[in-house]
Amino acid sequence: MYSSGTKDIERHIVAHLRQKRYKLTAQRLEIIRTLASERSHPGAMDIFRLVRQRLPKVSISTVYYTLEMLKKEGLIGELEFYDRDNRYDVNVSNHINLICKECGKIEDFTRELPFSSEAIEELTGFRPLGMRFEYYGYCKGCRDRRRR
Amino acid sequence: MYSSGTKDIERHIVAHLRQKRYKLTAQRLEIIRTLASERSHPGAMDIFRLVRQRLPKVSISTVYYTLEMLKKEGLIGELEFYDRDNRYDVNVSNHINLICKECGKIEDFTRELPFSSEAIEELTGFRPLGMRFEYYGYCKGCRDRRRR
DNA sequence: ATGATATTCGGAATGGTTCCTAATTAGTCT
DNA sequence: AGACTAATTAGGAACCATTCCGAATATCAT
Repeated sequence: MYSSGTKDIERHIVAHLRQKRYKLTAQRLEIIRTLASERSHPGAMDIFRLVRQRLPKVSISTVYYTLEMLKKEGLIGELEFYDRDNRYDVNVSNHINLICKECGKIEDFTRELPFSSEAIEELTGFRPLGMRFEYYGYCKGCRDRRRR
Repeated sequence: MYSSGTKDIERHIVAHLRQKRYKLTAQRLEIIRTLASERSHPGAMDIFRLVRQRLPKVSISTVYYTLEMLKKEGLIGELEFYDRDNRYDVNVSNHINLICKECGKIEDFTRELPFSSEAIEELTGFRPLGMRFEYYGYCKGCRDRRRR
């Protein structure tokens, strides 16, 4: 699945869009390629800058429009922040994100999660549809740099 | 602790501030009272509106300034959202928030959590300092309303 | 090739939060 | 009680990533 390579992810997304009769524009294909190869949870502006290297006339609106569409199709996940850029990820599985307060890097920590949606609903009546688990702290690199 | 009443929380916060030599203004005391009694994770604007009922001249800047100070003192927690008001909570323990997509209500779900900070650091080298666990879905009320 | 419709682009608008400055006030000291 | 001083307040401007808008363009089905 997500251990698969860049090309596989790209193909998977493109196939999905083709099947749903979305138009495969040059902008769209570049955005998808960028998402598939950048596993660092890029923000819209990161994607914009990367795509612009190949398509100098692309607009940031197009990036947002495409990300919104991919999100609606369930092909990417969005991590929303109020005080920094939102970040995007082709890993749409449930997992914990480890977010570095120093360098902003986001790592995935994929493990069995504590409470199933069913357990939550049984206990509280609340019906979970999505989740977001995050730890904030220092990544290995920044931790070691601070320690010195 | 957090099963304690409104008055206890209020007293606890005020005592902490007095000890740290913060000025106990009327605005500040009202904001604290509001936070202690509103357990619904109010936003800055909610607090502003409530406080203004008693202090009609209070400004929203003051609310933000005070919330920031209380946060720095570790007396309240802040839940930040990019697409809605940030929300504040006198419950500063680690817990899962259940956030209703329909009515915006936020409930606490306080249980043993899956991975300790120590376990995370051992496994990944990432040093967690804070966390944020959320489920998004429908609260009991909204779930039942939709079901009908 | 044509037509219908989705997509793109650029710029304007949005809105919760932060920033700025001058005026005010709580707490302290005498 | 009065004066001092540093923190706090009020009000408004600024911020800025994201969303919205309308007109131009390009994709795909036919």
